[in-house]
Amino acid sequence: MNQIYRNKLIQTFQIKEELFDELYSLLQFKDVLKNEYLLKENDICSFIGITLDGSLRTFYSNENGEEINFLFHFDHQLEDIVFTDYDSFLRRSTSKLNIQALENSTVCLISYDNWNQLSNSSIYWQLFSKRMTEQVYFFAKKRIEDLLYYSPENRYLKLLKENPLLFQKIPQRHLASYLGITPQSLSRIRKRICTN
Amino acid sequence: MNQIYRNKLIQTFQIKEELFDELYSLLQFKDVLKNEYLLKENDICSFIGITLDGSLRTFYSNENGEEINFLFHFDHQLEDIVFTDYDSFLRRSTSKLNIQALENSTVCLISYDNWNQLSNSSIYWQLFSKRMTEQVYFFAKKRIEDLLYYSPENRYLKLLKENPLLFQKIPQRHLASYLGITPQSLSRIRKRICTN
DNA sequence: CGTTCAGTTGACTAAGGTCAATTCCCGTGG
DNA sequence: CCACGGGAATTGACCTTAGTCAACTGAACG
Repeated sequence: MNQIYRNKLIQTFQIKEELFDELYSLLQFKDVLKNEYLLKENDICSFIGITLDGSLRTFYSNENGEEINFLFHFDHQLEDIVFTDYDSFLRRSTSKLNIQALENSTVCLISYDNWNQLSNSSIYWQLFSKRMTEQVYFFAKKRIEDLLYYSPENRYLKLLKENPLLFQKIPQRHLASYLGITPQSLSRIRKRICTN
Repeated sequence: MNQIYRNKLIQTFQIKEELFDELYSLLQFKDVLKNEYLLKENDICSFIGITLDGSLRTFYSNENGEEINFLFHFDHQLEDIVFTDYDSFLRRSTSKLNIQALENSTVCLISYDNWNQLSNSSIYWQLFSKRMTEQVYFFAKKRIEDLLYYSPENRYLKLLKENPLLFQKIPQRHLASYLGITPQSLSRIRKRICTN
């Protein structure tokens, strides 16, 4: 594993240097091609993944075959560099989510068994896993607030301000469903804002 | 503490009987009056609360003084019997949430210090606290799905089906903001559905 | 050069927001 | 027992905005 990835992991998760190897030995590194799936709905998610390079998305698809993006994952963004269906992972239930690479990417995975082994190996890693759950929750709560609090237009403006990189990396049609609107509406909102 | 509350706690949290007293000794019981606040925004939430009797709500208020209900808590509903601003509680940050009794209620609280003491006292309680975080997350994720996936009307129908008791206990104006709409819209949706 | 797909635009519809008036319900006090 | 007050819910009129369906544009790629 190259030094850059090593540092990224240590920094992202704020792991003590001297303990890092305990985690490292349990990781599986993987290159994935654009459009390749790491999880398909109805499967059980048996890993927690970390984006090292490239970008991925987590999405639902509804009965009409429409896709609703839940999260994007890429290397610049600490809070959602991690991808998994945490629900499916923890409860061993079938997932309604898909995880797909948006471009050729490099990731590492930790399997369910390895994760449990690690979590149970010491107080340190147990706290680590608890902190992970908390992070995932904080981000989820923030999304609820946004969806309840703001109109589509304001959600767009807010996202643009908080995470401008998304608009460079992610096709607009994906961002639309992330914001809870149609691509056409997003296009119109953008137009409305430009001309004001 | 009466036996009913004891059983409720044990059942809700699936605590081993023989360990229950460890938790019990750290709980503070409290009667709250209708409209009384247990948390006001800008304070730090320093407790996790459990509804034993009655009902409460957790809500934001925005710059226009409008209130946006985030959660309701009452004795019949396992998944949200617990009330806290978990974010504020864990991070020791000021809260944007308010927690208020909707009627005269009985609750018990566990303080931040006691919670940490408990969590650190054994693997059992540490796992317990992790499971608590997970529960809170699962519920949050479900709300995101609902908000992204369904129209206001479908959200209403879904809530009615999944949690009809809410419509008996909670005034409609509160449910409206929980669903992300205005009270007028909720009223119209109800009318639309009845007449179809 | 043609195919493909993302993004934009147009025309129209549907649904929720807003503001205001009205009705309903419930409790209190005369 | 009835009259009144106040808050909740409903309704009406109107506006704004997002959804829908379809056509068009433009850039990327083979």
